[in-house]
Amino acid sequence: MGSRLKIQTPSDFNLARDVCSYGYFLLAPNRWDVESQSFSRVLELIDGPSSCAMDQQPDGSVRAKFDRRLSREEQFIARKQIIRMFSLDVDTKTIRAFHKVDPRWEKSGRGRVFRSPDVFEDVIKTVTSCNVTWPSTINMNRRLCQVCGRKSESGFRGFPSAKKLARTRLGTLRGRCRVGYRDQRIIDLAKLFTKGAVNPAWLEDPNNSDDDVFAFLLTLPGIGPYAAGNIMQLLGRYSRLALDTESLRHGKAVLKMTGTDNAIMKQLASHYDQFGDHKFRSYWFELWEFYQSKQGPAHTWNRDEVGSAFTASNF
DNA sequence: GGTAGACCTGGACGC
DNA sequence: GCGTCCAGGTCTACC
Repeated sequence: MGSRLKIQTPSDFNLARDVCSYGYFLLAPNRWDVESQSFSRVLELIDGPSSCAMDQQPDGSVRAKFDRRLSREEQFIARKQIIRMFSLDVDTKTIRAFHKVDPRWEKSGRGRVFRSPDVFEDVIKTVTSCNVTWPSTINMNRRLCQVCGRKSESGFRGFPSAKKLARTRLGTLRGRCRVGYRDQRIIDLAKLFTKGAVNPAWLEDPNNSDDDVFAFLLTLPGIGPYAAGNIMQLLGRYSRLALDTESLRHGKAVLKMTGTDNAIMKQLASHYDQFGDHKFRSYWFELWEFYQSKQGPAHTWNRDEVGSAFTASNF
């Protein structure tokens, strides 16, 4: 029988709401099961990948069931990865501070944003979301897992590690994973992570300023202003926006902004200034509310059915 | 500092 | 079935 872990959660944590809070929950190897309202994926651990099924217990804790026995050290790493994905290290006090600045989310309790088990996966997922429509992002992540991800004992594949992608051929990424011109950038990023030139601990250390981290991200291959802003929020740093064509659509359709695209971008930046260090979450939950008004609650979304919906040109 | 064009994939559309 | 057009963010060259 495989290992089981019980992970304590903050009292305001809600698995369905907090997993289904950002589009990455729809990207492989993540699987949200609408029927059982549970989440599963393969986690990369010391002795290899392991499939992990997670649900929320009546006492609020998260129960994680693995497809094999984990060593004590693997249990520690798996726990750390789950805590990162669900932002369980963000306590109720921090969420309350956000609600004080933006009371619109107090009733729903929104505050946590879903992310990957590690920084590398978040960075690559962000690169696969640039300059493509959402269905292509879904396909790229599926193929990256199918082609380069390692298989767990129960037959599911995980997200490829930096070590694996650093050794992957350009032709494999372009021809089989269909990542297009991103092939070289993905390999370069993977090499920077494996060499230690990108240090996730430094990026996540709250002692380092948002300005320094943002400036560093902009030096990475394939990372421009949008991608850097998005990675910032995935690091738990919400003081920046990640503005793209979706933001333009939101500015025009919902916030009734007018003018050229450049002018609207400036208006957006100034509009969200009122939320200070929380501005990304205020912006993002507005966008998420809009999607839910069109597609229904996110915890009822099926990846294959809603996959084509999330593109500015579709709204 | 601002702008134009190339980089790729996949979907929509017309024939 | 084929060709064309378009959406999407980053990067480089150029003014």
